[in-house]
Amino acid sequence: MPKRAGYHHGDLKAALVENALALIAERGVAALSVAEVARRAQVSGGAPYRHFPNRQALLRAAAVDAAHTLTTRFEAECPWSGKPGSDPVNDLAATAAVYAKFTAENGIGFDLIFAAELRGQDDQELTDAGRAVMDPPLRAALSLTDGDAKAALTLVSRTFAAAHGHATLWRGGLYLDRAATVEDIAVETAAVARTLATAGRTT
Amino acid sequence: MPKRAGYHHGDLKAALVENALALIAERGVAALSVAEVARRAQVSGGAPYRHFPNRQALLRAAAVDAAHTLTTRFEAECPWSGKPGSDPVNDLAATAAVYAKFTAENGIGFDLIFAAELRGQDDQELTDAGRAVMDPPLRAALSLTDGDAKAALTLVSRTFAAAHGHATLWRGGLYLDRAATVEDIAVETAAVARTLATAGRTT
DNA sequence: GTCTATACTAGGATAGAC
DNA sequence: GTCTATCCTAGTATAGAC
Repeated sequence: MPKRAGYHHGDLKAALVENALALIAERGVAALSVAEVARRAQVSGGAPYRHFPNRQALLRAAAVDAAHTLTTRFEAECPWSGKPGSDPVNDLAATAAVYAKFTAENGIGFDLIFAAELRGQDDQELTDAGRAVMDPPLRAALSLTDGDAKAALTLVSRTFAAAHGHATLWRGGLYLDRAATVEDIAVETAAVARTLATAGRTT
Repeated sequence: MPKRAGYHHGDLKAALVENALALIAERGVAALSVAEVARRAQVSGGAPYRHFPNRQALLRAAAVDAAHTLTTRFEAECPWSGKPGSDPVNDLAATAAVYAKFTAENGIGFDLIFAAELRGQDDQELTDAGRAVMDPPLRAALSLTDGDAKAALTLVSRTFAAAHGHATLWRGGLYLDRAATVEDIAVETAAVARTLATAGRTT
Protein backbone atom coordinates (compact mmCIF):
# COMPACT_ATOMS: atom_id res chain seq x y z
CA MET A 1 0.00 0.00 0.00
CA PRO A 2 1.83 3.09 -1.21
CA LYS A 3 1.23 6.15 0.88
CA ARG A 4 -0.43 8.64 -1.40
CA ALA A 5 0.33 7.44 -4.89
CA GLY A 6 -2.32 6.08 -7.21
CA TYR A 7 -5.94 5.81 -6.29
CA HIS A 8 -7.85 5.25 -3.17
CA HIS A 9 -8.93 1.74 -2.22
CA GLY A 10 -12.47 0.51 -2.62
CA ASP A 11 -15.13 2.87 -1.42
CA LEU A 12 -14.03 6.46 -1.13
CA LYS A 13 -17.53 7.76 -0.62
CA ALA A 14 -17.98 5.67 2.51
CA ALA A 15 -14.49 6.54 3.69
CA LEU A 16 -15.27 10.23 3.31
CA VAL A 17 -18.43 9.95 5.39
CA GLU A 18 -16.52 8.03 8.01
CA ASN A 19 -13.83 10.66 8.19
CA ALA A 20 -16.40 13.42 8.25
CA LEU A 21 -18.06 11.82 11.26
CA ALA A 22 -14.72 11.46 13.00
CA LEU A 23 -13.88 15.10 12.36
CA ILE A 24 -17.26 16.26 13.65
CA ALA A 25 -16.83 14.11 16.74
CA GLU A 26 -13.45 15.71 17.40
CA ARG A 27 -14.05 19.35 16.56
CA GLY A 28 -17.76 19.84 16.04
CA VAL A 29 -19.91 20.46 13.02
CA ALA A 30 -18.65 23.97 12.40
CA ALA A 31 -15.14 22.65 11.87
CA LEU A 32 -16.14 20.16 9.20
CA SER A 33 -14.30 20.99 6.02
CA VAL A 34 -14.14 19.05 2.80
CA ALA A 35 -10.43 19.77 2.57
CA GLU A 36 -9.65 18.29 5.97
CA VAL A 37 -11.79 15.24 5.30
CA ALA A 38 -9.93 14.68 2.04
CA ARG A 39 -6.63 14.92 3.87
CA ARG A 40 -7.70 12.33 6.42
CA ALA A 41 -8.90 9.99 3.70
CA GLN A 42 -5.51 10.40 2.01
CA VAL A 43 -6.92 11.78 -1.18
CA SER A 44 -6.55 15.09 -2.98
CA GLY A 45 -8.65 18.12 -2.21
CA GLY A 46 -10.65 17.72 -5.36
CA ALA A 47 -11.51 14.04 -5.01
CA PRO A 48 -14.50 14.40 -2.66
CA TYR A 49 -16.32 16.53 -5.22
CA ARG A 50 -16.75 13.45 -7.42
CA HIS A 51 -18.96 12.06 -4.68
CA PHE A 52 -20.50 15.11 -3.09
CA PRO A 53 -21.36 18.31 -4.95
CA ASN A 54 -20.52 20.45 -1.94
CA ARG A 55 -19.82 20.57 1.75
CA GLN A 56 -23.47 20.51 2.68
CA ALA A 57 -24.05 17.27 0.78
CA LEU A 58 -21.23 15.65 2.73
CA LEU A 59 -22.71 16.92 5.96
CA ARG A 60 -26.10 15.57 4.96
CA ALA A 61 -24.60 12.16 4.25
CA ALA A 62 -22.99 12.24 7.68
CA ALA A 63 -26.35 13.08 9.23
CA VAL A 64 -28.02 10.18 7.45
CA ASP A 65 -25.29 7.83 8.60
CA ALA A 66 -25.63 9.07 12.17
CA ALA A 67 -29.39 8.54 12.04
CA HIS A 68 -28.90 4.96 10.90
CA THR A 69 -26.39 4.26 13.64
CA LEU A 70 -28.69 5.77 16.23
CA THR A 71 -31.63 3.71 15.02
CA THR A 72 -29.54 0.57 15.24
CA ARG A 73 -28.44 1.38 18.76
CA PHE A 74 -31.96 2.08 19.89
CA GLU A 75 -32.95 -1.34 18.66
CA ALA A 76 -29.84 -3.01 20.05
CA GLU A 77 -29.99 -1.56 23.53
CA CYS A 78 -33.73 -1.67 23.96
CA PRO A 79 -34.72 -4.95 22.29
CA TRP A 80 -37.39 -5.58 24.88
CA SER A 81 -39.13 -2.30 24.07
CA GLY A 82 -42.80 -2.68 23.33
CA LYS A 83 -42.76 -6.34 24.31
CA PRO A 84 -45.31 -7.40 26.89
CA GLY A 85 -43.87 -7.13 30.37
CA SER A 86 -41.49 -4.29 29.52
CA ASP A 87 -41.78 -1.01 31.37
CA PRO A 88 -42.33 1.80 28.86
CA VAL A 89 -40.90 4.31 31.33
CA ASN A 90 -37.63 2.45 31.25
CA ASP A 91 -37.87 1.98 27.50
CA LEU A 92 -38.16 5.68 26.88
CA ALA A 93 -35.43 6.43 29.41
CA ALA A 94 -33.15 3.93 27.70
CA THR A 95 -33.57 5.57 24.29
CA ALA A 96 -32.94 8.99 25.79
CA ALA A 97 -29.78 7.77 27.49
CA VAL A 98 -28.53 6.17 24.28
CA TYR A 99 -29.22 9.40 22.42
CA ALA A 100 -27.43 11.55 24.98
CA LYS A 101 -24.38 9.34 24.93
CA PHE A 102 -24.28 9.17 21.15
CA THR A 103 -24.67 12.90 20.72
CA ALA A 104 -22.17 13.74 23.42
CA GLU A 105 -19.60 11.45 21.87
CA ASN A 106 -20.22 12.26 18.23
CA GLY A 107 -21.30 15.88 18.24
CA ILE A 108 -24.14 15.04 15.92
CA GLY A 109 -27.78 14.55 16.83
CA PHE A 110 -31.28 15.69 16.09
CA ASP A 111 -29.98 19.18 15.44
CA LEU A 112 -28.48 17.84 12.22
CA ILE A 113 -30.75 14.91 11.49
CA PHE A 114 -33.71 17.25 11.51
CA ALA A 115 -31.93 20.44 10.48
CA ALA A 116 -34.11 22.59 8.27
CA GLU A 117 -31.15 23.90 6.32
CA LEU A 118 -29.93 20.41 5.48
CA ARG A 119 -32.98 18.99 3.82
CA GLY A 120 -34.02 20.00 0.34
CA GLN A 121 -37.69 19.93 -0.52
CA ASP A 122 -37.53 16.28 -1.52
CA ASP A 123 -34.75 14.82 0.56
CA GLN A 124 -36.37 11.43 0.96
CA GLU A 125 -33.32 9.71 2.37
CA LEU A 126 -32.81 12.05 5.29
CA THR A 127 -36.54 12.31 5.90
CA ASP A 128 -36.85 8.53 6.07
CA ALA A 129 -33.83 8.20 8.31
CA GLY A 130 -35.35 10.81 10.61
CA ARG A 131 -38.65 9.01 10.76
CA ALA A 132 -36.96 5.69 11.49
CA VAL A 133 -34.89 7.09 14.33
CA MET A 134 -37.94 8.56 16.02
CA ASP A 135 -39.80 5.28 15.92
CA PRO A 136 -38.38 3.49 18.98
CA PRO A 137 -38.84 6.40 21.43
CA LEU A 138 -42.22 7.18 19.91
CA ARG A 139 -43.38 3.61 20.41
CA ALA A 140 -42.34 3.73 24.04
CA ALA A 141 -44.12 7.06 24.49
CA LEU A 142 -47.28 5.81 22.82
CA SER A 143 -47.65 3.00 25.27
CA LEU A 144 -47.38 5.59 28.04
CA THR A 145 -50.07 7.81 26.60
CA ASP A 146 -52.39 4.98 25.68
CA GLY A 147 -52.09 5.71 21.99
CA ASP A 148 -52.57 9.46 22.22
CA ALA A 149 -50.21 10.57 19.44
CA LYS A 150 -50.10 14.24 20.34
CA ALA A 151 -49.28 13.56 23.97
CA ALA A 152 -46.66 11.02 22.94
CA LEU A 153 -45.00 13.52 20.62
CA THR A 154 -44.89 16.11 23.38
CA LEU A 155 -43.36 13.61 25.73
CA VAL A 156 -40.70 12.53 23.24
CA SER A 157 -39.99 16.13 22.35
CA ARG A 158 -39.46 17.12 25.97
CA THR A 159 -37.43 14.04 26.78
CA PHE A 160 -35.08 14.41 23.84
CA ALA A 161 -34.74 18.14 24.24
CA ALA A 162 -33.47 17.39 27.73
CA ALA A 163 -31.16 14.68 26.40
CA HIS A 164 -29.87 17.02 23.72
CA GLY A 165 -29.22 19.77 26.22
CA HIS A 166 -27.25 17.49 28.48
CA ALA A 167 -25.17 16.27 25.57
CA THR A 168 -24.37 19.65 24.07
CA LEU A 169 -23.63 21.38 27.35
CA TRP A 170 -21.34 18.54 28.31
CA ARG A 171 -19.55 18.82 24.99
CA GLY A 172 -19.01 22.51 25.56
CA GLY A 173 -17.28 21.76 28.83
CA LEU A 174 -19.89 23.41 31.01
CA TYR A 175 -18.25 24.01 34.33
CA LEU A 176 -21.24 23.05 36.44
CA ASP A 177 -20.32 19.40 36.07
CA ARG A 178 -16.79 19.73 34.84
CA ALA A 179 -15.77 16.31 36.06
CA ALA A 180 -18.70 14.55 34.45
CA THR A 181 -18.14 11.71 32.01
CA VAL A 182 -20.36 10.61 29.14
CA GLU A 183 -21.70 7.91 31.38
CA ASP A 184 -22.74 10.50 33.94
CA ILE A 185 -24.55 12.35 31.20
CA ALA A 186 -26.39 9.20 30.21
CA VAL A 187 -27.38 8.53 33.80
CA GLU A 188 -28.61 12.07 34.33
CA THR A 189 -30.55 11.98 31.09
CA ALA A 190 -32.18 8.69 32.02
CA ALA A 191 -33.22 10.11 35.38
CA VAL A 192 -34.79 13.16 33.74
CA ALA A 193 -36.50 10.96 31.16
CA ARG A 194 -37.95 8.75 33.85
CA THR A 195 -39.33 11.76 35.68
CA LEU A 196 -40.90 13.18 32.53
CA ALA A 197 -42.26 9.81 31.45
CA THR A 198 -43.81 9.17 34.82
CA ALA A 199 -45.37 12.61 34.90
CA GLY A 200 -46.55 12.33 31.31
CA ARG A 201 -48.02 8.86 31.44
CA THR A 202 -51.78 8.59 31.23
CA THR A 203 -52.03 4.85 31.62
CA MET B 1 -23.26 62.03 10.09
CA PRO B 2 -21.12 61.15 7.07
CA LYS B 3 -21.42 57.59 5.93
CA ARG B 4 -18.02 56.05 6.40
CA ALA B 5 -15.67 59.01 6.53
CA GLY B 6 -13.83 60.03 9.64
CA TYR B 7 -14.11 58.20 12.91
CA HIS B 8 -16.74 56.26 14.68
CA HIS B 9 -18.94 57.96 17.23
CA GLY B 10 -18.51 57.50 20.95
CA ASP B 11 -17.98 53.96 22.08
CA LEU B 12 -16.80 51.60 19.38
CA LYS B 13 -16.02 48.83 21.81
CA ALA B 14 -19.62 48.68 22.97
CA ALA B 15 -20.90 49.00 19.43
CA LEU B 16 -18.77 46.05 18.38
CA VAL B 17 -20.13 43.85 21.14
CA GLU B 18 -23.63 44.90 20.21
CA ASN B 19 -23.10 44.02 16.59
CA ALA B 20 -21.43 40.76 17.52
CA LEU B 21 -24.48 39.79 19.54
CA ALA B 22 -26.77 40.70 16.66
CA LEU B 23 -24.72 38.65 14.24
CA ILE B 24 -24.71 35.64 16.57
CA ALA B 25 -28.46 35.98 17.00
CA GLU B 26 -28.92 35.94 13.24
CA ARG B 27 -26.44 33.34 12.10
CA GLY B 28 -25.10 31.57 15.14
CA VAL B 29 -21.79 31.60 16.95
CA ALA B 30 -19.89 29.79 14.21
CA ALA B 31 -20.66 32.60 11.80
CA LEU B 32 -19.27 35.33 14.04
CA SER B 33 -16.43 37.07 12.25
CA VAL B 34 -14.52 40.15 13.23
CA ALA B 35 -14.68 41.36 9.64
CA GLU B 36 -18.46 41.18 9.44
CA VAL B 37 -18.85 42.87 12.81
CA ALA B 38 -16.60 45.69 11.65
CA ARG B 39 -18.70 46.09 8.51
CA ARG B 40 -21.89 46.34 10.54
CA ALA B 41 -20.36 48.87 12.87
CA GLN B 42 -19.31 50.90 9.82
CA VAL B 43 -15.64 50.78 10.59
CA SER B 44 -12.65 49.31 8.82
CA GLY B 45 -11.60 45.72 9.18
CA GLY B 46 -8.65 46.67 11.32
CA ALA B 47 -10.46 48.88 13.81
CA PRO B 48 -11.80 46.16 16.11
CA TYR B 49 -8.27 44.99 16.85
CA ARG B 50 -7.66 48.15 18.84
CA HIS B 51 -10.29 46.91 21.28
CA PHE B 52 -10.01 43.14 21.07
CA PRO B 53 -6.78 41.24 20.41
CA ASN B 54 -8.61 38.56 18.45
CA ARG B 55 -11.91 37.00 17.54
CA GLN B 56 -12.09 34.96 20.72
CA ALA B 57 -11.78 38.06 22.89
CA LEU B 58 -14.73 39.60 21.07
CA LEU B 59 -16.71 36.42 21.55
CA ARG B 60 -15.84 36.40 25.23
CA ALA B 61 -17.02 39.99 25.58
CA ALA B 62 -20.28 38.99 23.91
CA ALA B 63 -20.66 36.11 26.35
CA VAL B 64 -20.10 38.42 29.32
CA ASP B 65 -22.66 40.86 27.97
CA ALA B 66 -25.16 38.04 27.44
CA ALA B 67 -24.61 36.83 30.99
CA HIS B 68 -25.32 40.31 32.35
CA THR B 69 -28.49 40.62 30.30
CA LEU B 70 -29.65 37.23 31.42
CA THR B 71 -29.00 38.04 35.06
CA THR B 72 -30.98 41.24 34.71
CA ARG B 73 -33.90 39.42 33.13
CA PHE B 74 -33.93 36.79 35.82
CA GLU B 75 -34.22 39.52 38.38
CA ALA B 76 -36.75 41.51 36.38
CA GLU B 77 -39.10 38.67 35.57
CA CYS B 78 -38.88 36.86 38.86
CA PRO B 79 -38.71 39.68 41.41
CA TRP B 80 -40.81 37.73 43.87
CA SER B 81 -38.31 34.88 43.89
CA GLY B 82 -37.19 33.90 47.35
CA LYS B 83 -39.68 36.20 48.98
CA PRO B 84 -41.96 34.65 51.55
CA GLY B 85 -45.13 33.41 49.90
CA SER B 86 -43.53 32.75 46.54
CA ASP B 87 -43.61 29.26 45.12
CA PRO B 88 -40.06 28.08 44.43
CA VAL B 89 -41.35 25.63 41.82
CA ASN B 90 -42.70 28.55 39.84
CA ASP B 91 -39.58 30.58 40.54
CA LEU B 92 -37.32 27.95 39.05
CA ALA B 93 -39.67 27.39 36.13
CA ALA B 94 -39.71 31.13 35.44
CA THR B 95 -35.93 31.34 35.26
CA ALA B 96 -35.82 28.31 32.97
CA ALA B 97 -38.41 29.83 30.66
CA VAL B 98 -36.54 33.13 30.55
CA TYR B 99 -33.35 31.28 29.75
CA ALA B 100 -34.92 29.22 26.98
CA LYS B 101 -36.42 32.27 25.36
CA PHE B 102 -33.21 34.26 25.61
CA THR B 103 -31.08 31.48 24.20
CA ALA B 104 -33.52 30.67 21.42
CA GLU B 105 -33.65 34.29 20.36
CA ASN B 106 -29.99 35.14 20.77
CA GLY B 107 -28.18 31.94 19.99
CA ILE B 108 -26.01 32.41 23.03
CA GLY B 109 -26.38 30.71 26.38
CA PHE B 110 -24.60 28.62 28.97
CA ASP B 111 -22.70 26.89 26.21
CA LEU B 112 -20.74 30.12 25.74
CA ILE B 113 -21.02 31.66 29.18
CA PHE B 114 -19.46 28.56 30.66
CA ALA B 115 -17.43 27.47 27.64
CA ALA B 116 -14.15 25.93 28.68
CA GLU B 117 -12.37 27.21 25.59
CA LEU B 118 -13.43 30.78 26.23
CA ARG B 119 -12.05 31.28 29.71
CA GLY B 120 -8.39 31.75 30.34
CA GLN B 121 -6.98 30.58 33.65
CA ASP B 122 -7.79 33.86 35.36
CA ASP B 123 -10.77 35.21 33.47
CA GLN B 124 -12.36 36.84 36.47
CA GLU B 125 -14.91 38.83 34.53
CA LEU B 126 -16.51 35.89 32.76
CA THR B 127 -16.26 33.73 35.87
CA ASP B 128 -18.06 36.37 37.94
CA ALA B 129 -20.71 36.88 35.30
CA GLY B 130 -21.27 33.14 35.22
CA ARG B 131 -21.64 32.94 38.97
CA ALA B 132 -24.06 35.85 39.02
CA VAL B 133 -26.28 34.37 36.35
CA MET B 134 -26.56 31.09 38.22
CA ASP B 135 -27.62 32.77 41.42
CA PRO B 136 -31.37 33.29 40.83
CA PRO B 137 -32.10 29.72 39.67
CA LEU B 138 -29.82 28.34 42.36
CA ARG B 139 -31.66 30.27 45.06
CA ALA B 140 -34.97 28.90 43.85
CA ALA B 141 -33.57 25.39 43.78
CA LEU B 142 -32.09 25.71 47.27
CA SER B 143 -35.44 26.50 48.75
CA LEU B 144 -36.74 23.34 47.09
CA THR B 145 -34.01 21.15 48.49
CA ASP B 146 -34.06 22.69 51.93
CA GLY B 147 -30.54 24.03 51.55
CA ASP B 148 -28.97 20.87 50.18
CA ALA B 149 -26.48 22.40 47.78
CA LYS B 150 -25.64 19.25 45.87
CA ALA B 151 -29.27 18.39 45.24
CA ALA B 152 -29.96 21.99 44.22
CA LEU B 153 -27.11 21.93 41.72
CA THR B 154 -28.38 18.72 40.21
CA LEU B 155 -31.85 20.19 39.91
CA VAL B 156 -30.62 23.37 38.26
CA SER B 157 -28.35 21.40 35.98
CA ARG B 158 -31.17 19.17 34.79
CA THR B 159 -33.61 22.00 34.43
CA PHE B 160 -31.29 24.17 32.40
CA ALA B 161 -30.04 21.32 30.30
CA ALA B 162 -33.65 20.80 29.29
CA ALA B 163 -34.10 24.51 28.66
CA HIS B 164 -30.94 24.60 26.60
CA GLY B 165 -32.02 21.61 24.55
CA HIS B 166 -35.36 23.14 23.76
CA ALA B 167 -33.75 26.40 22.71
CA THR B 168 -31.06 24.91 20.50
CA LEU B 169 -33.29 22.37 18.80
CA TRP B 170 -35.81 25.08 18.09
CA ARG B 171 -33.08 27.25 16.61
CA GLY B 172 -32.05 24.44 14.31
CA GLY B 173 -35.57 24.22 12.95
CA LEU B 174 -36.25 20.74 14.32
CA TYR B 175 -39.17 19.46 12.37
CA LEU B 176 -40.93 17.84 15.30
CA ASP B 177 -42.38 21.18 16.28
CA ARG B 178 -41.79 23.11 13.12
CA ALA B 179 -44.59 25.54 13.78
CA ALA B 180 -43.44 26.33 17.29
CA THR B 181 -42.67 29.90 18.32
CA VAL B 182 -40.25 31.12 20.96
CA GLU B 183 -43.20 31.49 23.27
CA ASP B 184 -44.10 27.84 22.77
CA ILE B 185 -40.53 26.94 23.65
CA ALA B 186 -40.75 28.98 26.83
CA VAL B 187 -44.03 27.32 27.79
CA GLU B 188 -42.67 23.83 27.13
CA THR B 189 -39.54 24.59 29.10
CA ALA B 190 -41.54 25.90 32.03
CA ALA B 191 -43.66 22.77 32.04
CA VAL B 192 -40.58 20.54 32.09
CA ALA B 193 -39.01 22.66 34.79
CA ARG B 194 -42.10 22.38 36.95
CA THR B 195 -42.11 18.62 36.59
CA LEU B 196 -38.44 18.36 37.48
CA ALA B 197 -38.75 20.81 40.36
CA THR B 198 -41.71 18.98 41.82
CA ALA B 199 -39.95 15.66 41.52
CA GLY B 200 -36.74 17.04 42.96
CA ARG B 201 -38.15 18.94 45.87
CA THR B 202 -37.41 17.59 49.30
CA THR B 203 -39.38 20.11 51.30
C1' DG C 1 -8.52 55.72 17.61
C1' DT C 2 -9.35 54.83 13.19
C1' DC C 3 -7.90 54.34 8.32
C1' DT C 4 -5.71 51.98 4.37
C1' DA C 5 -3.07 48.49 2.71
C1' DT C 6 -1.23 44.19 2.92
C1' DA C 7 0.58 39.41 4.22
C1' DC C 8 -1.08 35.22 5.22
C1' DT C 9 -4.11 31.17 5.87
C1' DA C 10 -7.68 28.18 4.68
C1' DG C 11 -11.35 26.50 2.59
C1' DG C 12 -14.85 25.93 -1.49
C1' DA C 13 -15.13 24.66 -5.87
C1' DT C 14 -13.78 23.80 -10.92
C1' DA C 15 -10.89 22.34 -15.14
C1' DG C 16 -8.24 19.38 -17.52
C1' DA C 17 -4.63 15.66 -17.39
C1' DC C 18 -4.21 10.73 -16.78
C1' DG D 1 -12.21 8.00 -10.25
C1' DT D 2 -8.57 10.41 -8.78
C1' DC D 3 -4.75 13.81 -9.36
C1' DT D 4 -2.73 18.32 -9.99
C1' DA D 5 -3.27 22.93 -10.60
C1' DT D 6 -5.73 26.94 -10.08
C1' DC D 7 -9.23 30.57 -9.06
C1' DC D 8 -11.92 32.74 -5.91
C1' DT D 9 -13.74 34.17 -1.60
C1' DA D 10 -13.42 35.30 3.12
C1' DG D 11 -11.42 35.83 7.27
C1' DT D 12 -7.38 36.84 10.77
C1' DA D 13 -4.14 39.78 12.00
C1' DT D 14 -0.41 43.38 11.54
C1' DA D 15 2.02 47.76 9.98
C1' DG D 16 2.26 52.33 9.22
C1' DA D 17 -0.14 56.70 7.82
C1' DC D 18 -3.07 60.35 9.68
